[in-house]
Amino acid sequence: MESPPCQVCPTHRVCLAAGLEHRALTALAECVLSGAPMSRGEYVYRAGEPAEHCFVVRSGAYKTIVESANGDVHVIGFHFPGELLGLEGLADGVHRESAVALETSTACRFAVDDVPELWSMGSGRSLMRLVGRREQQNALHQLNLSRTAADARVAGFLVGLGRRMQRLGCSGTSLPMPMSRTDLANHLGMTLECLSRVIGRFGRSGLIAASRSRIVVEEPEQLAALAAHLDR
Amino acid sequence: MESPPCQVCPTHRVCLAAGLEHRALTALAECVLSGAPMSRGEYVYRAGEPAEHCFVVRSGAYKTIVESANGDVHVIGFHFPGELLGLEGLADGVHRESAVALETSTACRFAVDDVPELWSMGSGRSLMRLVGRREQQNALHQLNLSRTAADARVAGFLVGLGRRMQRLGCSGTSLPMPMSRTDLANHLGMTLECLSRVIGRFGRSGLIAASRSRIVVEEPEQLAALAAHLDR
DNA sequence: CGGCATTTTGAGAAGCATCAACTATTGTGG
DNA sequence: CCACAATAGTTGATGCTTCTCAAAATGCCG
Repeated sequence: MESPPCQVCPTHRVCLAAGLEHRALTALAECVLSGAPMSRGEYVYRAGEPAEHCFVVRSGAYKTIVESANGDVHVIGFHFPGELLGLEGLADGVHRESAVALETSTACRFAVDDVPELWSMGSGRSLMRLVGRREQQNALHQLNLSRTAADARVAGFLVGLGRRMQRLGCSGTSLPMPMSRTDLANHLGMTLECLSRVIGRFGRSGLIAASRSRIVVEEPEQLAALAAHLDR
Repeated sequence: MESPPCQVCPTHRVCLAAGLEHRALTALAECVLSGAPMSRGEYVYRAGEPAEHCFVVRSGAYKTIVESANGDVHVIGFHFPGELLGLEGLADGVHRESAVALETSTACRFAVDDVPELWSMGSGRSLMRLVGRREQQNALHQLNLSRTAADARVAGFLVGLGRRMQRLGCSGTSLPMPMSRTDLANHLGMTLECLSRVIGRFGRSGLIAASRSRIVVEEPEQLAALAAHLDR
């Protein structure tokens, strides 16, 4: 059940443990439990379940989805290490989204009732930082979705993902793509075919080099330019 | 400078003061300051300013906007009484958006450093509820933006706004529209012309009755149906 | 009442969705 | 380890919706 402690976790610099000292990390472990590894397709939580915990991604990647009344699903977002999961459950104690592992992944969880204790342990700031980041990310994605040109939406997504990877200490140009093209197209508000064409076009013009599970950004500046003002 | 205290505030049932007793409300006032009324166009905060406070809308309405590198602006969201403002500043202590009053409005503010105290006063749950609501709203709007049909996006927005109004104890069918059509179109990821046509079409078919600053929903169910599965 | 900003309406063009067929990849069982 | 089946992704042609550009009309403020 227990994963390695925070001290040896590669994510501990960007999660709730950010800035804590060795001793404090041990104390934190009383509130924050790291879950067992989950494999692709497993659910962290499902829409409709009571929401007593929030989660921080420790390794791997997750997606969050909502299901409309008529049954079609929408991919709300992708979540990489150090990012929060399950905030929407805070509204009324019930999850309104579902969270699914995209690959073998782990997540740490803390009870919403323990938030005051997290604060007294010195993790309050980190928690707020994560909430703020989530909000910024939402804003960025909305901005992206509001652009009508498909090229701009894809470019914007890649630029944003690059920034998130850099914050993790990873390369901002060699981007992991653990999600399916179908999921990504859904998330970006376009059809699978359209996304495929855009990626193909980007590849042919040398902007990126795409494989199924990774996209290497060859021309970051050109991509950023596309993201910024291809539209209007 | 001081507005009337929480006890007489019509919003106190849905904001940080939710569920607090008379005496606790007085204590809350030490952390939460209500600002002077702002008139249309005034800024609560601007992108780039240090973010030491978060805000809760008390009356009126605000919009939040971001400005791209190339100068064009995007309307992130509209904020009505009881809704949080300024969360994005938590990420790194600097606001990344700007918040602007859409009409004569007031907002209460609390310092991010005072969050532990808010907790001890019994407002922790309310704060988390508001954060959760914000997250839900973001998800809903993303879902909306990802729909390709303009009709569905407008219908979805109206349905969502109706729910927010109901939570305030207001009518869910007579919706205030303090924002300009330009702002709304921008927020919904379409052109002004397209929005105008959609509203005109909805009006002609009897779904809604629109005036500049208010939209009355005549056929809530038909509108909801449009929002759900006009698309795919 | 007049001027200005906002909104509505119109015609044409570009882009994406849709439908359909084809290709590649993954995973499974022999 | 290979063959095959199922899934995932690519490519192509067509029609519809929205964007764009342009002009008129409405409402608002002084």
